[in-house]
Formats: sequence, C-alpha cells, structure tokens
Amino acid sequence: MYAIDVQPEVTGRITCGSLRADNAGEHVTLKGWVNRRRDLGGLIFIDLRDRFGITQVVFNPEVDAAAHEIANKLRNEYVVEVQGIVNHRPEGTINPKMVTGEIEVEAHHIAILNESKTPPFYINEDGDYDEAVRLKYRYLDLRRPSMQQIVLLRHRIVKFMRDFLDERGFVEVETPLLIRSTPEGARDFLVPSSAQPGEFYALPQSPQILKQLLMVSGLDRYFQIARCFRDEAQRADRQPEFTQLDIEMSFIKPDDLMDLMETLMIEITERYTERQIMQKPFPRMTYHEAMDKYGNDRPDLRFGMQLQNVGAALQNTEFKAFAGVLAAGGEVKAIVVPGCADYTRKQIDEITEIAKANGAKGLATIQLTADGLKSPIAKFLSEDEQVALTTGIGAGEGDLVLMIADQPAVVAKALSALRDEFGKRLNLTDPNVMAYAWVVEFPLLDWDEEGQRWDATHNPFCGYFEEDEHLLESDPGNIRSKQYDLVANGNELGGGSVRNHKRSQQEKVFGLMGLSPEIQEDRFGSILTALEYGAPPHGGIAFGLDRTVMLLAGEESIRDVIAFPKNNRGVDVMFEAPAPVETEQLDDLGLVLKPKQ
RNA sequence: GGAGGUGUGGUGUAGUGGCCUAACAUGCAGCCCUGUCAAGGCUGAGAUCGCGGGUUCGAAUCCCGUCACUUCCGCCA
Repeated sequence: MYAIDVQPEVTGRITCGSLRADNAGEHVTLKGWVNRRRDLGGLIFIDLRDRFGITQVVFNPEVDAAAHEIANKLRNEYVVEVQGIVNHRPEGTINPKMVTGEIEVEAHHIAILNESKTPPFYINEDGDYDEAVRLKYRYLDLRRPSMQQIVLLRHRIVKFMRDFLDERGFVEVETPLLIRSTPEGARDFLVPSSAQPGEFYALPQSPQILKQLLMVSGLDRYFQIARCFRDEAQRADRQPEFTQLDIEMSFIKPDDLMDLMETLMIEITERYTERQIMQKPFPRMTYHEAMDKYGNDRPDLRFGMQLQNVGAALQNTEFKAFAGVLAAGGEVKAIVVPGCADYTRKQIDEITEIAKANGAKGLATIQLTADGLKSPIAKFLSEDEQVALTTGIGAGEGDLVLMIADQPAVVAKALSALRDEFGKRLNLTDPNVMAYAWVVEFPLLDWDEEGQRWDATHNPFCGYFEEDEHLLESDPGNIRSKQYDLVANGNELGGGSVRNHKRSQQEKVFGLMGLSPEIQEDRFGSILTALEYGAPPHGGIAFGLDRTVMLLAGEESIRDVIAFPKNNRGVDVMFEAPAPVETEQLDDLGLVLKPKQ
C-alpha cells in the first residue's frame, strides 16, 4: 500500500480510517457505507467503510435497543450515520489485520441516510467481474477500494508532475479543444459548428502546434495535462480520449529534456510505488540497436533473449527457404528460448501461429533435447550450420531455438512477438521491476508504399541531425531524427523531439512528405509563419499519462486507470454514447445523415 | 477491415451428446444465534445455458448464422 491518501482536516469529520486506541472513550460520529454486516442475533457488527478505511461498529441491545433494532435492517452499501463511543476491543478480539482493529465504536444512535439495492457485483471484495457490467455501473466500480487506490495514485502522480515542473519554471497553459482538422495522422474527431454550417472543428490529437507556438511566444517552458483525441481502433492500452503530460522547452538539446524527464519518472516511481527501477540512469539505445536486438522500438528490457542474426552462418545453406530469403536481401534471425526443448507438436504449432499472426510465413524450430536435435529443418542443414544455429548462438541442451527468415521488418515483428510471448510464459516479466530506457535516433522518415511518399516516423515537426542534412535528397530514409522515446517494460510511455525551428527546415520535411507549398500553407500556415518570427530552438515531449499510471499501478488495461472510460468500441456504456441526435440539431448544423447500409 | 477467445441464476464458475428435472460457491430472502471480523447453522427463492436456425430419437454440449464483450493484426503523424 502506498502512502498516497490523506485524512481530510477541513470538515472536521472523523473518517472510518482514523480512529485508534488513543481515541478510546471519545464520543464520535461516523458516516459511511455498510461494507459488511455480521448479525450474531444479540450482537450486530457493522464494518463501516469510507474512502479512508473501515471501522467496526457494534450494536448491543443492552447498550441501545433502538439502534440495535435499526441495525437489523442494514444491508450492504446502505449509507449510515453512527454516533457512539470509541472502545478498546475486549481481550482476544483485536483484529491485527485492520489498522483500526484495536478499537470499535459502540453505537448509541444510528440513522440510515440512504438505502441501497443489492449491487450488481461485490463492492467489498475484489473479483474479476464482467467489464461491461463494471462500466455500466462505473460509480459502483469506483466505490471499490482497489479502484479508489488507482484514482488516488493517479491524482498523486499528476500533482507531483505539476509541482515538479512548477519548481523548474514551467508554466501550465490550457490550449483549445476546438481546433482545425489536419488529415495527417490519426482520424480526427470532428465537431460541427452551427455558426458555420457545413464546417467542422476537430478535437486535438495532441497540442503539438500550439505548444510550439508558445515557444515562439517566448514562454520558454510549457506544460499541460492535456486531453487528446484520436478516432482509431481501441486496444488494451488505447482509448479514443486520453491524457498526456505535454511539455515543451526552449533552447534545449535532447539530453536536457531526457535528463529532466528521467528525474521526474524516477521520483514518481520511487515515491508512489514499490517497484524497483532496473537501471539508473536509464539506458539509452538507438532505434537501430533496439530493432536489431529486440525487433521492437519499445523493447521489454526486463529479460534478455535477444534476437541474433544467423545469416552469416547460412551463406551457403541448402535449405531453400533460408537461401531464398537471403538471396532476396532478407535476413534470418533467431532467439534462444531456455528450457523449452520439450515442447510438444501442439505447443510448437501454437507458437507458429503466433509467428504467423505477426506476419511471418513460417517458423523454424530446433529443439535441443537430451536425445539430440529435433527439428523439421535439420536434414537440410550441414553439421556446421547446425552448430552455428545452436551452440553458436548460446543454445544448450534443453533449449529451443526459434528462427524466422524474411525481410527485416517481418523478422523483427514476428520474433519480437515471440520474445514477448516467452517473456510472459517463462515468467521473466517481473511486475515489480520497471525497466525504463530511452530509444533515440529514430529515422526521421519512412517510406509509405501505399501513398508512394515519405512519412514522418514520429511527427512532421521533429528535427533532424544537421550532419544528416546531405541525405535529404539522396537518402531520406537514413536521416536520423532528434527524437527520443521513453519506454518501460515493453510500453512506449512517451516520445518527443527537438523540433524544426526554422521555416526552411520544416518545409524540407513537408516537401519530402509530398505536401506541396500550397497545401503546406493551407494546413500549416500558422506554424510555418511563426517559425519566421524569431522562433527559438525548442523541443519537448509528451507522456501518455494513462499508460504511465497503468504501468505503475500494475494494471493491464488503460480502462482501469481512467475514471469513466469507453469500451473497446469507443462506446460509453453508462451514458450510451455516442447516440443519435434530434433532427433539429442536425438542421442547425446543416447536416443530413446518409441512410444506414 | 481481419483473426482468436469468451458468453450457463445477481456475481464467479462446473458441466463438451442421454446420468441435466442444469451443479458448486457466493450473493439474496426467512428463521436461529451476545464477540464476530470472508462470522456460523438451518430453510428457501432465483438460469428455458447470449440470440436465431440446423443436425440428432435426444443439444448447455455438435454445425451454420448472428449479437455482445475481449485480446491481437491492420490502423494509431
């Protein structure tokens, strides 16, 4: 349990978590919910719960017959007010599991402030309840102490962020939610306007341009707990509206920002969780290194099992599947899975499916059993090759070697998925460890086959290394950006960059992305013009706040760290939003709905 | 847009062709009980097994379709 809650002092109300042996003899009034009732016939015990804790109340007919009579009617989740005397519990009935377990309140009066229907799930114990029901009755779900802990943790983290940044000269600025749509990136949520029928605002995917404009304003250091919106498919760690800790600073190098954010994350982790940080200062690796060793730009560094390139040993292989891939400029990579040589045919099929679901055409396996090599491809491999693919990459008896041959992107994706799978299967992902790391030097651009143009890897405002300037024409795919991502345990927590602060730089990037000067002016005129008026060098970062809290709270779903989240289809099941609107509302907006298919 | 998983009293689960007139726990209702703290004991109510169709003498169970939830791929500058 983290020390993240405080007892209120302003109202003078005594909470259900505050009474101790010292309070014995005091007359008190407690208010809260009935967590549990234990009716022994003569005596009735009530565990009274509020956000701050649980206190046992005892109703004794010999002390107050009227109160005891009312207590007969109490049920779970009734809201009551109890007046009574704080007593030491009798010898032998102290409950060491409760912080208030040395005392109880002897009730002299009780008032039922509100009754409650039987809740659709248990408030007083944690369980794995149907999420649809939890979301429909979210106010009850949030009544559960474990959910309140998360709400509090999030509050503490956000408050710490604000204080931390304030102490360092950052200014919190609110930026508008009704902005202009730009078709790049994710699909925008659109908001129609009645003042301009047929025209739309968009909700921001991030305050990117706005915070850069604040740097042009000379604000020097900006932050915001910024709500962002993206109309894309949901995931366990993605919501249509989410919150970022958004930061921008002037006159910085990437290192300045990384150091600052690293301090912030270390402080938060160590203050509010009991998790161990795997390595301080956070390791830094380039994008290429991350892709090479882990096949992933957000690797889970809690375990090894790195990808190994075995192409060199297979230059002359007779195994056609490998030879063909290598001849076509592809690669063959392997991971060594410890202790899984005894995998059954069925288990091998299972992991092959995982590889295929992640784009691989197949999965080659070698099982190093006590009886020797077991592998469907062994017969195609020379003795030297067999050695290279086993002991040559550190595999020993009892281990399982997994190999994928394909174009680098396919190999990376599939092997990375397998690595993550075995990290879980083999319990290598210690939930008490936070393996933070920075990934840097992403490629500025990657080639979009469909659009036949270069696309910004991160965002189009990301700056690039001056020494790569000469690649702008010849080899745009190899320009290194000044981007940095903070990853932890296989999650991308945040990303940012030092930006283009000159119009000419920014135009070059837009140009490579296939945006004509006219389109650039139309969509990004404001920022481009601003860059002409003494824009300082600047850069920033945005942290996924929900994702960060999720990880620190040890939750597996982003929905568990958002008070009122949407479900997997973006539906708010409590309010049943989105919902149709009145025809009059559409008329005001100049909108007509197409008939449904 | 695609693939997988799940769907059985309020809740969590069991049941994978007949023994199911659907079981267990908990919750709920009633009764008993003065030191419980996941209180205990007894009694009881509560599910046409997501929905529709099919196969079969017989379907919670097999098949097809559909819906919902969920995970992943695509998507997420």
